[in-house]
Amino acid sequence: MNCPEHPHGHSHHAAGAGGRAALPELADQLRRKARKLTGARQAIFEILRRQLHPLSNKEIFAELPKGDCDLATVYRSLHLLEEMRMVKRFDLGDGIARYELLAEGDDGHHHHLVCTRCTAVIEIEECFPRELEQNIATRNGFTAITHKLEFFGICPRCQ
Amino acid sequence: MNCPEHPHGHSHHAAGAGGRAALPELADQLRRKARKLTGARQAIFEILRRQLHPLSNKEIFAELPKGDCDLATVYRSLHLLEEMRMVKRFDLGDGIARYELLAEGDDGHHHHLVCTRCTAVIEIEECFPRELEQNIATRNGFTAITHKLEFFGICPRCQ
DNA sequence: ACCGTGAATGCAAATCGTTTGCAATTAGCC
DNA sequence: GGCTAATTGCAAACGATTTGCATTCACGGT
Ligand SMILES: [Mn+2]
Ligand SMILES: [Mn+2]
Ligand SMILES: [Zn+2]
Ligand SMILES: [Zn+2]
Repeated sequence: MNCPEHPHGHSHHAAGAGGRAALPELADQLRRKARKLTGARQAIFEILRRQLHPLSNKEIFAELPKGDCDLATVYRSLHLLEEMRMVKRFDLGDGIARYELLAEGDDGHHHHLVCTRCTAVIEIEECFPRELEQNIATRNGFTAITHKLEFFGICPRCQ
Repeated sequence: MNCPEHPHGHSHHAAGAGGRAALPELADQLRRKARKLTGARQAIFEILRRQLHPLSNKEIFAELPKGDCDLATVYRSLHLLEEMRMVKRFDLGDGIARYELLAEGDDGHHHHLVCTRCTAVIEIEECFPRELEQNIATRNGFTAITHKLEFFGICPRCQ
């Protein structure tokens, strides 16, 4: 791990829910903002916790025990989780929002490799070189610079 | 210019329409595919030709002499131009398709720096390092790999 | 210049992901 | 248990984009 954007060096790609926040943290964060720990939120949280790759609202909704909650509630829950910095939103090129649960203190910045045939997703450690990015910022007088970066190709199974 | 994805080294960022295709080429390409050179297509083409930065369908539509053509026609024209590889589509982070006219033979691969406050756009020469990308492809057994990359920050005027 | 024909267009309706208004329900605190 | 703000379901609204269809048009051949 030498991605310049991950100075703390935690890998957010451990299998399963390794490193990801657990229920108690969700409860904490919610209480702190006077928000309620509802069944829907717990269920959504647990689904994200099991996932290694970003999930769309619809995918999360599909995982939910049917009738458990409305799709609109899924959207609202993810907005809340994002605002609480417990999930990070990604766009894997199709304009559909997808979310990944974050480990506490991790800003979640990272990238993906997506198969354009089967939509398989692979987590990527590499990041755009920090000093190149700094050049860009300096040369143009920009501050608070960051980037979105996703890779596309054809996976072994689809070739 | 040393972007690994631009081996021919033409700058597609020259001011004005420098390097960009001209009308006759549009006419050629169209004839070659038995498509018609209509007023709407010429007008749209000319608007893109004057532009240094990517334009959305709505922006193009707004530039068009009012009543000149329907918004649906703008969408259809850009699909056609894209299929003819005369424009390249970008997504600058807001999920809205934007298009830039290409120079002949240029695949148009490049990136932008976008101000998150005023949406100003700057053309960027840097590209994700080729050998890093190759590592990613090889390690995961992917072929035909490419990437989408856009930078975001706060421009000098907005700071 | 005139025709025939497939291509292109305007218009309105449809699509898709997402958001929102509102009345009914519920979690958290006393 | 009761109060109250937060949350939810539901349906309608949204904005970007696409599409069906009847009409119009560009252009190669006459
Ligand atoms: Mn990821
Ligand atoms: Mn550009
Ligand atoms: Zn990065
Ligand atoms: Zn690049």
